[in-house]
Amino acid sequence: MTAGNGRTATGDTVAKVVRQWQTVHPDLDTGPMEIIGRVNRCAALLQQAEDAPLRRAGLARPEFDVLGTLRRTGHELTPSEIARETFSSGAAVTKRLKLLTERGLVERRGDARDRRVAHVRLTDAGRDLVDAILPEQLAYERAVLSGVDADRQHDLAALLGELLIQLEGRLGAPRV
Amino acid sequence: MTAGNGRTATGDTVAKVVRQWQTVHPDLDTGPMEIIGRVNRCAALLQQAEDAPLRRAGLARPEFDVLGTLRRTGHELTPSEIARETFSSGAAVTKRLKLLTERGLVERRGDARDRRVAHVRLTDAGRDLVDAILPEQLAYERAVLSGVDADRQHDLAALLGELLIQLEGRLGAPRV
DNA sequence: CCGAGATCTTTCACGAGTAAATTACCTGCT
DNA sequence: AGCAGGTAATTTACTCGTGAAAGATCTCGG
Repeated sequence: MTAGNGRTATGDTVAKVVRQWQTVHPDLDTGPMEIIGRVNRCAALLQQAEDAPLRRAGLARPEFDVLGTLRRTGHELTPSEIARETFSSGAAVTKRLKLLTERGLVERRGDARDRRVAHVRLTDAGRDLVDAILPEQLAYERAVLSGVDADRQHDLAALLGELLIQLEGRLGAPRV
Repeated sequence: MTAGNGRTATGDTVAKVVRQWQTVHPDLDTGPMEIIGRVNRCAALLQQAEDAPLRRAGLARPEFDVLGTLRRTGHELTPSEIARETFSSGAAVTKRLKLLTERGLVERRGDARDRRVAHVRLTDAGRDLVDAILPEQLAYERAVLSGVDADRQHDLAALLGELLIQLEGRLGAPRV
């Protein structure tokens, strides 16, 4: 079937899967797979292998996301705001903040008026860490993407943005 | 520019994040985020909300992937082959097969020559389930994507395919 | 002013995935 | 033959995320 050399002779993994489905169910419209399947596969590959600079700093991606969120907004955030911003559950944020606090990367402060809420901010060490890692991480990502030429990267980014808007409107805010 | 709906005033979530970073670090090349950030976000949204037809059948996506793999290849597979094909660890496959066997969706058979290996195949019920769910799942996915017009879907699929080839070559098989 | 209900955060119990160790088996070398 | 080393699958111990409930506090109507 295949050329027999190491790589898939024709296209990517998803293309092969689609071809198999076509053989079994020739009348199936497999169009969605070619997008959704590829998005999932890309994300899996990226998440699995792509965070080398982060791991070197002893951080997992979700933890770094918390730090990054604090850094890029530039001000204190409450745990709920962080949860919303990082798309994760409150419970997960609680755990991450505990960890990051123990490592001295973030600090918390109670609200004077409303004692239910906490305010979280980066420590100097936390800010320095983000500023040190982020360029490395971006350089790493740039290397990973370097096989796709600049024009296509641009097109891809634009199309993904369009898709994301649809998904966010459709799945992220189903209630209006 | 606004969709009139007032949610995200300009672009998607990732665009907002990138803009925040530009404010804090104007000289940072955030190009990679526009692709990788969006891929991750799309995958998260899709995985979170997109598998309604599967959940209706009491299956999670990874379990369905096992069934789908068996169905589309059309023949028996060993657990290792399934693991390779679904990009997951052997341990995960063991657990999923246990579950799927209990539900009567797959069967196992020992190899006559090599008693270490097992051969897994779909039962009739398993095959019927896949054949019933897959069209629903694809219809659902088509609906999710329907906000993007057909030409762009095609372009997007092609560009994602190109990216995936790069990632698979670079991350999937780093060593020859 | 008081209590019902809402809101913010944390705790708890659990499910699912992983890496590493384990078990069982095969193969090739001497 | 017999053992060294490799491979297939499973088991084990652990991590991390989630939903649901709890705990603490606020707000507002009567």
